[in-house]
Amino acid sequence: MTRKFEDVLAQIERRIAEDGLTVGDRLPGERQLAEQLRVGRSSVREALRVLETLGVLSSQAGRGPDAGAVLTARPDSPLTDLLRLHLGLSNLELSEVVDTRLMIERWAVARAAQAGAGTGELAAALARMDAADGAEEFVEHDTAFHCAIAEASGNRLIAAIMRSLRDSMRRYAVEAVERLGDTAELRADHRRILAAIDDGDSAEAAAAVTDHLARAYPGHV
Amino acid sequence: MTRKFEDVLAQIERRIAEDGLTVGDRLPGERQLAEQLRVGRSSVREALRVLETLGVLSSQAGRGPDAGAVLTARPDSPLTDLLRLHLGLSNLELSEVVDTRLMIERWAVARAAQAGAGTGELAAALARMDAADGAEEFVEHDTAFHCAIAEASGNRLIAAIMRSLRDSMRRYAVEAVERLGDTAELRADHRRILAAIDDGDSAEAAAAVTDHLARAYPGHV
DNA sequence: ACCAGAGTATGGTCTGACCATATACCTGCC
DNA sequence: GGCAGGTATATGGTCAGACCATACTCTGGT
Repeated sequence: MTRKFEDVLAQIERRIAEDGLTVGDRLPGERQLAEQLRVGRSSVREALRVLETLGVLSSQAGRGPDAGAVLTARPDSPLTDLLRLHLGLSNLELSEVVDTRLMIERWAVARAAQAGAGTGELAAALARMDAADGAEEFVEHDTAFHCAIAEASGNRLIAAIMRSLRDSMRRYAVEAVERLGDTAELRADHRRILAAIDDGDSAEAAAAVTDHLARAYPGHV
Repeated sequence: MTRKFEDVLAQIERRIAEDGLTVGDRLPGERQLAEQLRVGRSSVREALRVLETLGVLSSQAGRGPDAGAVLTARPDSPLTDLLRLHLGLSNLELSEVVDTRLMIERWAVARAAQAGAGTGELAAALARMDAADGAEEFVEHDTAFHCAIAEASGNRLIAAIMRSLRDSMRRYAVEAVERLGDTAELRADHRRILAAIDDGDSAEAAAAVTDHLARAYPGHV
């Protein structure tokens, strides 16, 4: 027995595909959808909640062009929620997350080196790390640095996964920095990575990232 | 203004963490949860729907030990849904998905070669591909082959991402095989990959995978 | 022309009811 | 005593209707 809201979900998805709806377009109101699909409003709401959870729409109350269910593109929050929950339930080990991060980062930094782009943002994040006061603040800019590398690869899927990985590891990253005590070596690593990207030397960039993560998460790699 | 169901969501998550709940454990019934948290049943239901969407629980009607909301570990379906929807909305390009797949597969095959495990399953999938009749059937076993490599890497997160990537690309994979016409070269590629894993030669394995995907998706890599 | 207040469409929430399903329990027969 | 079948019950699934909060839109007065 398929539940009604799954049916509604499928119909909405079909509609998106057939009508070629895209980001920014609006869905009919909940009451209207319920009437069209011959279901109760609660079933429609559960379907919309699923779509919202998956980051494809966002609901706004009120009236006017911005109100209602609007299609969006937020793949980050579902990925982050997914990782956080499955880590919490011990369906995943932290080492698997760290491993995945290493894989992505090596790949992304090599791509970034080939493209030779976005080094301005990287340098800015680096400067903020130098000025950071405390582990939390350091990790914040460290995250920005590493995510900027993923963005620079030009692959939005990889960048989204990277952001979510970092988000879900945030707590452990802060602990790792506190355990190290001094961030000088980490900052030196970052400079080495940035230099390699600037030189377009993808092999050196990948090696630099590998060394960096081995230092930050000893035993995991 | 945070919505009630988000509040409920946070409380349930907190409860999971504090009580150390894990896969197989049950949550209280919807009515009971609603009463405990002082909200309507619909708010509870929306929260549970979100958790179900994220692959963390599954609901069963009826009575007895298996009924109610049971914690589970299904990270695949949310990832698949996520990719499918965002591809459908053109938030992602197919080339980004293919790229990501190449990254994962190169990494996983190198790991598998180092571990030298799971080759039995790979050989079985290979045999089924030889016997396959039609592109659809071929792709099915091809997917099994490539996913088995990811499983063999020992990283569940990577394996889950791989399965979802393949699922969401399924349609395009069938098209690609039909376009090629003959699967002999693809099957030879697979044998080369398997041989490299058996030899524990991770560099050759990664090269074999790269060549293979370049053949299957020309222009994308 | 502008501003304030009423009107209204929208999502958010609650209540109570009923249905479907699957187990637990009880009853009666052997 | 044990087993078969029916009944009670707990659980999720669905609906209808009501009400609230919000934010735009329109109207009317100045």
